[in-house]
Amino acid sequence: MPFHFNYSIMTNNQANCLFCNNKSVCFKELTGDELARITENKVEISYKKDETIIKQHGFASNIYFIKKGLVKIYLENTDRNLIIEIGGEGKVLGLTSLNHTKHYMFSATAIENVVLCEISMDVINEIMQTNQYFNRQVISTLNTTIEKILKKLYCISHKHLNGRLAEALLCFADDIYKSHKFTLGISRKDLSDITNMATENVVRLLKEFNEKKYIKLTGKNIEILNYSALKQLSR
Amino acid sequence: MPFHFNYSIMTNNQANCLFCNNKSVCFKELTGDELARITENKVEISYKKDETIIKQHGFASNIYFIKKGLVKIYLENTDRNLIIEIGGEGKVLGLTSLNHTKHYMFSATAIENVVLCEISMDVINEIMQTNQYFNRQVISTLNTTIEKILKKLYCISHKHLNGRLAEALLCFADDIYKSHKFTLGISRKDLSDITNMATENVVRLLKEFNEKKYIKLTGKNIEILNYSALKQLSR
DNA sequence: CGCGAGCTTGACGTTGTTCAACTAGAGTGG
DNA sequence: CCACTCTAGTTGAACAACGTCAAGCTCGCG
Repeated sequence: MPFHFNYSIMTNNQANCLFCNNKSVCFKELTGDELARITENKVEISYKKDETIIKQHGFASNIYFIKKGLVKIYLENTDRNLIIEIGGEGKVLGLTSLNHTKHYMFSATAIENVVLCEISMDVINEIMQTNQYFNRQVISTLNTTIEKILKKLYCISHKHLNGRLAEALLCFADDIYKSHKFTLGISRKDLSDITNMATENVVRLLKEFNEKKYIKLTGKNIEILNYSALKQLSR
Repeated sequence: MPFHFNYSIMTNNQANCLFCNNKSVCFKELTGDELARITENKVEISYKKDETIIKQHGFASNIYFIKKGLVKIYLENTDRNLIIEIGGEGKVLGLTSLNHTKHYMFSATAIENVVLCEISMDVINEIMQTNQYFNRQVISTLNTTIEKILKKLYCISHKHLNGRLAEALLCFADDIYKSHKFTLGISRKDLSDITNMATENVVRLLKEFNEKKYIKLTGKNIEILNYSALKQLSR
């Protein structure tokens, strides 16, 4: 009975948002009714590594709330990509298309297995009509985004290669993996798209950091040995 | 009677926002009451060229609505600045600090004589409590800002010097001065802060564009002669 | 075992910055 | 009104940073 089987998956995907205990700060203050509306208009989906979640220039019909896993958010181009941010648990994607353009400004791809909630943009618009607090949270989130992008802009325009790579490594340790020892889920090419340098230079600099004992490098495993030296470089 | 004289200036500065006919899109849908509240909590100020309007990291106590003139909006740093945008009539400064941080993210300086309305952040916050439409306009404005910054990020990370300068010149012609012939209000140094290159390279490239008849250059006067060649370069 | 993708290495060329010197023009004081 | 100074603009040459190219390597996989 394939139909019944599918239906069972659907109900599972419709888990009530009211009882979800990893809500984004955006959704914290929604009323029971509003959460019910979202529950009706969302699906929970799993993406495997390398699957595309959002495609730049595509119609912005949904927003995405990441429950688990990491995604890369990037600007696409014929010759080269630029990764703006690695987003993890709690990150909401797509708010930047609210009330502005009907299209997504960037692409997003899973860099490990990801579980997320896809929420219809229509419901979000609906809730924005009535819930002030939600609006303010959206504004706050957008301004956090602006600050991050400005930091990125500053980093790429002012820092040399070693500073940019050092900053990226510290970001992985502090914000993404929250440990001085981590296994990088991305390729050297992705690292070069984050730091905006040639892949060869990523390799060379990682090697140099390793030789200088700033990090311990074993393939994709990285351990930060000299945090302050990297911090210094990133200035 | 100096006191009386000052008072007269004050009343002049308190011109009723209701009758202001160059409102930003943000303020278009405010009620009469709300405009009255703004009228009570705003001052109209004139800035001369090179005067600082907003200082990065300063307390974000006000937002600024530009009625006339051009400002440069830039990230400051000990060694070097990066101009994010040249803002003109209708531009609102300071929204990026709403509900997020108590500080301004950037500096802003007049690059010609500027007339603007300084509006207390408190009133803006107050209006955001009650007027949905205003909130949505703020969100829309913030998303426009994000799109601009992403474009800038892309430009600086992917394009060579000539492409970046060509883009800047086209931006002046199309968006800022709205004419193929204009007198640049900024220095070569400012141009280098816009395009993120050494001032010497701005000079060299302007000279090159002039020799190739892409532009006609006479000091600060620039005329775009070969629009499509510049457009091509900026890719 | 052989294939291919991602990774690594070194040599080389290009791009863009830095430095130093010079010029033009605007403002200042005698 | 003229010398003086100061700043912005300009030029060329040396240099550093970075990207490109070509080749070799490694490891997982069919």
